[in-house]
Amino acid sequence: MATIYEVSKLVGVSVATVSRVINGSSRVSEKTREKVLTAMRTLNYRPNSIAQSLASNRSNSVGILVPQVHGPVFASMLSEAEEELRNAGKFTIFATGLSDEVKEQEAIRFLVSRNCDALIMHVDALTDEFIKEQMDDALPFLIMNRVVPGLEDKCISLDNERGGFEATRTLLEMGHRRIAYISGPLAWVDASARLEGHRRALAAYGQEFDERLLVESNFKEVGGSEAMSKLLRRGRRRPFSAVVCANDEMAAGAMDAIRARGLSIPEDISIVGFDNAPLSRYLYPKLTTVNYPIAEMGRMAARWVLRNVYKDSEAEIRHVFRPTLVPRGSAITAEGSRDDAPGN
Amino acid sequence: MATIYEVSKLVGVSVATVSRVINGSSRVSEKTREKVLTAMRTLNYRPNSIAQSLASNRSNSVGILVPQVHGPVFASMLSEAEEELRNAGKFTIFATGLSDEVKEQEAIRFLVSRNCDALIMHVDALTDEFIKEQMDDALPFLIMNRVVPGLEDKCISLDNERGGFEATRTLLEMGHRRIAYISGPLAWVDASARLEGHRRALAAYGQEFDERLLVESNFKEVGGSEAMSKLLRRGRRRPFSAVVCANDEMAAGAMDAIRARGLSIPEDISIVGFDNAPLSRYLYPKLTTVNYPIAEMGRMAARWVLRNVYKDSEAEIRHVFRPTLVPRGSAITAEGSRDDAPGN
DNA sequence: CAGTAAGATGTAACCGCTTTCATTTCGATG
DNA sequence: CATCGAAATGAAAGCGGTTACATCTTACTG
Repeated sequence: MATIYEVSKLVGVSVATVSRVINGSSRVSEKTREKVLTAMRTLNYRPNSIAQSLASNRSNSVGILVPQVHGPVFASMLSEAEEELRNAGKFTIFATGLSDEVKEQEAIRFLVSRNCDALIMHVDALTDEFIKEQMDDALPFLIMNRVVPGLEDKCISLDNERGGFEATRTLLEMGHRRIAYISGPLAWVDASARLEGHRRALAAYGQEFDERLLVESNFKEVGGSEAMSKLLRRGRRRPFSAVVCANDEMAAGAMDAIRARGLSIPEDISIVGFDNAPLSRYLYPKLTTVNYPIAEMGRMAARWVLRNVYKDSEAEIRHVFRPTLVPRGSAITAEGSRDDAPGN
Repeated sequence: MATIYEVSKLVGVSVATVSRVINGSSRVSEKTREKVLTAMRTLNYRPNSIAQSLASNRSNSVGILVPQVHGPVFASMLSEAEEELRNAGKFTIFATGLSDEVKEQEAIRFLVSRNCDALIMHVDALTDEFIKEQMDDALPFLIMNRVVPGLEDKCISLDNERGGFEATRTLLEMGHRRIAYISGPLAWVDASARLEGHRRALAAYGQEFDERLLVESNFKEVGGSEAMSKLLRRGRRRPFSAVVCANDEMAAGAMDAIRARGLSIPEDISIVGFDNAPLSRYLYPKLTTVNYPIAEMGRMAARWVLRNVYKDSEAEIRHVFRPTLVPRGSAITAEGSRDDAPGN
């Protein structure tokens, strides 16, 4: 690979001048610029970005830490962010943290040791304290899908409470009154916020929240299935005509359980999910769910970095995103449903 | 961040010695090694990997190029490879090529400019010629899911022909005789190899291949749906009792189309997919499909790099992976099905 | 046309580490 | 105790850029 020296020699200027045309950092006469560009082309020269990084103390790379890559949520976030960054000439280095505290810390250290200019982190296991204390000095960072008190301007998140509200409100507007809720682990902020929204919606429509219609589960398919079985077993007469699941995976499991019981969706039970994951379109019937604009959020994260770290963008940064309902086939009006039909 | 100089000063040795203990590259007396390690700890020193890269002409990072991140296939590949590499202390930089020739070339240049030590590429749009001519000298690289003639030892792929064979064989063993086939774009090697396997299976069971039972589609859900509609329209009496789809997404679409016609799965039509994508488990009924061991393949790619580039592994490299059938609910024996019932 | 400031270019130090080669240390040997 | 070779260590030259500062050109100005 050609170096900057060879270019400078070929043109007959100093390396500094070549460097200047590479970076546009300072004025170079049009004539020499042209000559340099030509030389670069004929030598097929490409700056060694490692050397650039070392000299400029800028790696031009941003680290992204996600719990895992599979899972539609992370994949979209990752790819959108990467594209935005690459368009700006930045590299994306990624690592997975597996929702494990030690691994997340390790991954951070790993990315830091690569001199990332910034970190975009989706961390589940790290405590607020760790983030506030350990991270603050190291390098610019952004937290995804989470609000760390005191660090709001470094967080990009979804208004989960509103999402929960919307999900339940939709069912209420459809005439449903007894609405079950399958929650994620309530220790997680997003899960509890979604439930909070659910409760607010019930209250807004004058419905009392019924503890017996709530099951706390684990955001997983099997968990959703078990939760639904539990709900269906709680009494001969099914005391609800609709259910909200705090994510689509659990909704998928719940649908299995409902069918296993001989009931149909949506005639016997309407169901609303959360996330609008790809799988929601493959379920049968297609799942009515709450859209999680994760792609946009990934893009926004990239813009935040571009703007705040590289001063490369004027983009307005939005920190809290708004979930919206995606109506599909799994929820219908209460009139159209066979409410209170005996369970299997 | 502390530098190697501060460490060397603190211990009272030269930077060369510190470097030696960092890399274990040459002998250092046990006593000094201990002292150096202690000093590194007290200064919380971490080698600047950028500087290491520049000096050693090794970036310790490998580039991975995938068409896109979403899509279960790429996500799994990516994350498995990343994990394997990270465990070996290597960084993973990724970029997406979007199955576009220009973008793929750009992405390669992008990764090369970052001095990746190796490239793992899943490229759709690049021609064999480009790969053979342009890439060969640049840096070590590995091609995923594709066999470039003459470069077999740099390719990791699935035995698609065998997969197609297995899918069809399964249905044949179940007693099906008239088996439709919805293919991917036959210009793509994997699509045509799968079809080839299908034909071989038919031949092996003494069945004639019927051109009218083949539709070429595009690997997408909507395409699968359209293809199935077309097949169902080809005559009053449905001339097939089962269908093989060259990937799961098309199978999902096909299932929709079958149901739209008022037929049921698997009673009226058995269906087998290909890939074992996550969605296949969410379909109803759950899809019988051919497993694509993509995670393993990603891991293997990482091992190839570790072994061939970093001389860091003794792992045996497998270049061609074997697909296996995953029986689920969407295919049943022909006896149990209502073969040749009139279409809707 | 001398004077001057802005513009263009060059010089060289430096970024933090690796690595070659030279030098020193050390234990074993005769 | 001098000798010798192996082991341990150090000195210094890069790796390929960036950038502060110095210097040289210009184009104006009066």
